[in-house]
Amino acid sequence: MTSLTPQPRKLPTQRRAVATCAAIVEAAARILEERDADALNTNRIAERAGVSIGTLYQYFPDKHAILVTLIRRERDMLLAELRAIPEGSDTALEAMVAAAIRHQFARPRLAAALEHIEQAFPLGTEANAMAEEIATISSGLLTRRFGAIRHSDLLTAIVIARGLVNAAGEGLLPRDGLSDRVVTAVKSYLLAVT
Amino acid sequence: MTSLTPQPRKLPTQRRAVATCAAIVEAAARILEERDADALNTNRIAERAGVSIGTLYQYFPDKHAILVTLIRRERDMLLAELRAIPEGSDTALEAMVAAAIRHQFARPRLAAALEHIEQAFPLGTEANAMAEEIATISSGLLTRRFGAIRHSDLLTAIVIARGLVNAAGEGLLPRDGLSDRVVTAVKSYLLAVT
DNA sequence: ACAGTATCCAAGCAATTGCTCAGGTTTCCT
DNA sequence: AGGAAACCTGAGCAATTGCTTGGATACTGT
Repeated sequence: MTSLTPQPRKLPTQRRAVATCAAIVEAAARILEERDADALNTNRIAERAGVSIGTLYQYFPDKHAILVTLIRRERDMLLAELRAIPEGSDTALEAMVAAAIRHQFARPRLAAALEHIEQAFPLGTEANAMAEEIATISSGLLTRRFGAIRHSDLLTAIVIARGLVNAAGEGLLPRDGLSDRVVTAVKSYLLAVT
Repeated sequence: MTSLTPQPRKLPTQRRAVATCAAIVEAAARILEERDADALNTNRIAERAGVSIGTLYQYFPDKHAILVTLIRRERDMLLAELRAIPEGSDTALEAMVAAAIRHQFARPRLAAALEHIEQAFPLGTEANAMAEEIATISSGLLTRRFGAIRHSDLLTAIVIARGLVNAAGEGLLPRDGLSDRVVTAVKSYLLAVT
């Protein structure tokens, strides 16, 4: 029930230490991919990262902080892709969907695991900030093709797209034709409400 | 990583014992609503149910089994509502969406918690059976209005509806107008692909 | 009433968990 | 070179977990 703003207990200054921190976060990611959230404990993370448990706690105040760092890492990767889409593009929607799908299928099990973990966290200001940023980016990219969109409709469209991509990532939906299906779903909804 | 088919260790025969079993399952539900999945342990469940830990393990072989029973209980409630919708109705889609929304908002926190827990379980035959049954029911109810629907499109429509209802249940989407939004999203998608 | 069965209780064990701490090793800087 | 700072180690503690077990209590049919 802690908020989502812990800093590393101590910032790594040497190259070796930076690598250690990255290894710890990546170890957590691999455990989530290969096992599940229950199997994620600090002893295992340290072992998987090839460092001792003491080292882990030198940089992360608690287990929670490792997950937050991992979530930030993944989130920033997706946001960077979305921000890179030019505003004037005719195929902005397609580009957004493609980015989301690429992100999801790069490490599907990790994406699915983080999806659930993130919801267990209290919706701190940071999680909302991401939702808002995606809404802002989407708004900028879509108004050109769909005109002014009500905020609630924009959120709905985003939820639709997210849901479909996640479902496909978890195997509930066939992957081929996914891009077209998502684009169709979003497009037809937005056209229906404008 | 166990499959989803555990029977109670021993079936309750007396009325008192049936009530005890129900109390245990309901205690688990309340803990999930008031705290989160991490706070759900067998000792706490027994305490919340007002029975001793030994009693709990007389009817449930392990913690997992309690959750499975709870998931079954909730799932069957929704399925019963869906099955009750008459096949010939013109407003079958609206009725399905209404049932889903009613189920979600009856106990929103519980629905959200189970949503995530269910995914952590291995997709045993039973979870798939539910997905298939919903698909079958939907197919029967929707073909009258939308003609023959490809299976992948039906699944897509279901995922869209589920995603929107869940998102609203978790507060990501406004609740008012939810029914209309879901109906619009499903309808416009199905019309677009047929 | 009374045996037999069903039900319940709760102390507590074995394993796991998050995390600390006292001391060793490597890197940096002059 | 050599001292200080940064970095790393891993034994192990306190708390929590899932679960067992031995025995007390309530219900059932006759």
